[in-house]
Amino acid sequence: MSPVPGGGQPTIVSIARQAGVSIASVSRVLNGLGARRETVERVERAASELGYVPNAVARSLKDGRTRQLTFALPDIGNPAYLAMVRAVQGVTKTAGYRLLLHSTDAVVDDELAVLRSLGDRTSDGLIICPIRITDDHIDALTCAAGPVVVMGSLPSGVPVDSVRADSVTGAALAVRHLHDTGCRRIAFINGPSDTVPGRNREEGYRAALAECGLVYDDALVVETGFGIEAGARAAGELLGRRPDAVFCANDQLALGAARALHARGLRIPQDVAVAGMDDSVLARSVWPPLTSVDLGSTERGRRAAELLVERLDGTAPIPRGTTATAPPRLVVRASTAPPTENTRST
Amino acid sequence: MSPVPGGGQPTIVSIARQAGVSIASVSRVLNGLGARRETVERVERAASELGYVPNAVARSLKDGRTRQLTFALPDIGNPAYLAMVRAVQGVTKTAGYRLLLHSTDAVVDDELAVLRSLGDRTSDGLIICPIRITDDHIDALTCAAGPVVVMGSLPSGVPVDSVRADSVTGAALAVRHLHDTGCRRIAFINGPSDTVPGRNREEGYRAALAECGLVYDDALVVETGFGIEAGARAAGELLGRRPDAVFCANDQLALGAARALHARGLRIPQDVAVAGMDDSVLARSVWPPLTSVDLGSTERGRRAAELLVERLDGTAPIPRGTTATAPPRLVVRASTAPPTENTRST
DNA sequence: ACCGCAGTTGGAAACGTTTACAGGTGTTGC
DNA sequence: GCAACACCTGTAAACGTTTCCAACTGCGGT
Repeated sequence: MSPVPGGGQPTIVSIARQAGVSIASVSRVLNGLGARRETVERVERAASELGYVPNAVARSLKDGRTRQLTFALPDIGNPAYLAMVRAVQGVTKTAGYRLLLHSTDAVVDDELAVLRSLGDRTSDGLIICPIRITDDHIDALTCAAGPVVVMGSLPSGVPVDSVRADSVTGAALAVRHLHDTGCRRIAFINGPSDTVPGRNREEGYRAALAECGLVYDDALVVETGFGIEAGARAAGELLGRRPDAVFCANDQLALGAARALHARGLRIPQDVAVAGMDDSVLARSVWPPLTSVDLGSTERGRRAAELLVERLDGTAPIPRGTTATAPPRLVVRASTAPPTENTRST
Repeated sequence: MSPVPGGGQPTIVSIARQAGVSIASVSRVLNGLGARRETVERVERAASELGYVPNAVARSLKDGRTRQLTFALPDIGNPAYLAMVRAVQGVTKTAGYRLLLHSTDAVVDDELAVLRSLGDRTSDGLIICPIRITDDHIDALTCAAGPVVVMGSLPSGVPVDSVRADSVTGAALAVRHLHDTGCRRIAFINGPSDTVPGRNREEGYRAALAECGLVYDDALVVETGFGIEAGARAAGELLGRRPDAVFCANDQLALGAARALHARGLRIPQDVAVAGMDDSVLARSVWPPLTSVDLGSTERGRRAAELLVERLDGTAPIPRGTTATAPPRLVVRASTAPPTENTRST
């Protein structure tokens, strides 16, 4: 911890000088390779006297790896990603990688830039959550300069690893549950249907309706944004249609819907049941706690990070284009299904 | 985008060969320094043919900066930090820095390790949110190998920049507000009082009580953890004391408390008012929306990042040990202050 | 006395950049 | 027609490591 004479940080050169050995010996000692007893002592003493810390940049340049991983996602500020970020960070940390976070703000060009920036060797690998997948994405992915794991669904044939949620099944789970608890007029508040999640959730909604013998009714479906305010507005519109349940494409929409219901004095779930998706921290926090579909954020984050790390540490070769799917899980809470009554009528 | 002959990534050497010029010329062209018309064209053509991306590691080694900043915080998964992370990320992104996120898990040794790791030159600067500040922290901070901004209060005299919240004043704001709306038995659910936030919030609570002419009553105060469950449990204990308001040291505690109240059929705020702190995304999401004290997370994140960037880009020299304080702001929502009754001032 | 060998060591090259410096060209002014 | 000069270019060093290779030491075996 003593101030360094030469001005800058101590390097192996300073140590070599102080210990009276060559830089090669310093490097060897510091890396635990063979050396004479005395050499080891001299070097270690010099290193600790000078407060030496190895320069990670130089090391990276030499051996071509930074031990950094990039996680690119649309918006760090969105609670829906919290669990995922935490899971990714947990894995990278224990695997000895640092985590670079990159907010793409859901801008396609920014996503592509991240993909290309793999070439600058700043990080050894990338996990990316594209909000939608264009042909440009596919191009950029296939010729990426390093390993990439995509969070989301890729057309088959693209030789890139991916981890996906099954939101079709997930949405269906929720709708079926609502039906099981007696709901028959199940409204649907969806996000933009030109996004992958939007499309899938709609598909699951339709499928479950059909399976339950309910008819799809345009008047009960609203497509809007993905935020709380959008949910509140949409619920307001829908209430004229007298739904007995509102299924929302994510928790934020569901919270907005719940607020609109509260504001009109409707009870949840007695008057209108509410269910969301993502099972974010929000679902557990509110009153009544929100029934939601856990799309496996934590598991997907973990799997994606593990996949990347395995590929990098490359012990067992993984086939390019490995895909993992996290099964959805319905988490029933008080916003649906009053435990006693269960055949309701409108 | 063509495959590279030599196997690896293209470098300025590949370009130089392909363009028939020296690597110096390549470097100059790529950095926009002077060169003959034809040279520029040849180099640029070669670069784009080969799909050249400059190696950031090599560049960092050369000029001693990585254009990376580290943000170390106790827990990425905590919604209270969301706004801050977003703000930091926003600033770093526009300033052209990448953001390294490091979760310390509130472990002191981990925090110290981060501080020391500044010496490895992995990032140019550090923003750190220590959960508490030990003498070891002070030592590590004063001899840190690069610029650091601390989120939180530092003993004066430590020559390190910091950005602090004024949670003493913030807590007082909330308590005074509760008093203004007619509450007289104001309970307090606090986090661990051996943390800086815990201590400060207690101080603010006491000060405001005194100012309002209320006496501090041990029986109305619970010290517990910082999570939702802790809040619910604490509120359960407190209800026997018949408070007419519960002031919580953060939003999570407040949500827990609100849940406990709901579960016992008590109305918010008619029977018991509830207020929290942090004004996290949670406060806006729940029903009833939660009165909370915005401690300026966004502003602190922004200020901290700006401070760091300014120091690094070093145009205007900033005195070491600069301190910024973000003023707290009371955000009144429906969980307090039934709109009819009032003698309010805030 | 010599060879081979294991154990250590130092010199030097390499990773991919940037940049100081010197050398080369062509142009201008006399 | 020649000096001075601007301009452009290439060589080489540097950043801080790791690692290949050759050299040196001391040793035991022949």
